[in-house]
Amino acid sequence: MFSIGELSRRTKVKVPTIRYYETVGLLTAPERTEGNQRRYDRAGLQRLNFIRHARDLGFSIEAISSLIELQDHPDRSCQAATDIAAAQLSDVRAKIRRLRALEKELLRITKGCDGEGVSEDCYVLTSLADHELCERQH
Amino acid sequence: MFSIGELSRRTKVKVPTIRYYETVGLLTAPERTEGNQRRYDRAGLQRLNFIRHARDLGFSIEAISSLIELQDHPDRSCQAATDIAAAQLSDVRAKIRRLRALEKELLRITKGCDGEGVSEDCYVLTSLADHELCERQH
DNA sequence: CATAATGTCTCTAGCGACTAGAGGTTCAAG
DNA sequence: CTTGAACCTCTAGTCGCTAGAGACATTATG
Repeated sequence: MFSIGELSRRTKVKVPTIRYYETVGLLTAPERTEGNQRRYDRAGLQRLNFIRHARDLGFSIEAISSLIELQDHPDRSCQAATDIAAAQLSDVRAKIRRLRALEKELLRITKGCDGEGVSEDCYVLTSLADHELCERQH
Repeated sequence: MFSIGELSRRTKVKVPTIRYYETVGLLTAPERTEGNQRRYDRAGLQRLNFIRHARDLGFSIEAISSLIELQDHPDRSCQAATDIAAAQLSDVRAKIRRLRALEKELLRITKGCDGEGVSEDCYVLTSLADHELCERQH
């Protein structure tokens, strides 16, 4: 049995964040001391580690809720869980694609137009002002 | 002179967003009709296009504010503007790096452990529960 | 055993960048 | 002149926390 601060140290999840997870239903309310302080056990620790890992991988709170529910109902859980993870993967890939387009455009803007001499006006500003200067993307 | 709806159509920026930009100081308050409705001119249109383009590239409102200020003070503006754009570029690159690590991990999780037979428990869930199963990253 | 320091409690508000809705007014077309 | 679409302001909600106030609990030290 350990306090919220101890749980925080062990999981690297900040104390207010732990309380937040409880309010949104990701963590079930733990036991309390007589003085109304939260006391956690090994199960609580494991659950929070699971949540933290999933958050680190960018899963939304909602997705994590679904995954936790699946843990409690092992029948059919694997396919459903894989679906959620696959959705997350395709989400991540979409973000990567978009960011790569941005990277390309920003690189072009910051380098000026092929380095062919310095233009009169600031190339960054004129590029942003005139969308026609972009290459297709974004 | 055109209305906020017309400006919205021409820039593809939603009406409430235009008003929001005004409240946060990105757009200067335009003229009004006698009946208190906003009327924009070509300058307003250009400014909003600039903002939209910069937002599309992921610049924060704050960064865009700085860029707009630089437009009005052409001395030294180019270096400062390039700095902002370069910061944005490195930000984008950092995000890409992180997302690529996530992509790798998610791919591993959704595919199961090298496809070597189907494990008893759901691999997605056990992977998330046990951080030790990860490869170094994230 | 008293006190002090640290930890914890609840509650509210703030972040960024919008989005949605209520309830009321104005404009442009017919 | 009437209708209906577009406009106005204001407040509150989104996501996933984070920060702060003010009060109570626990633990370490003298």
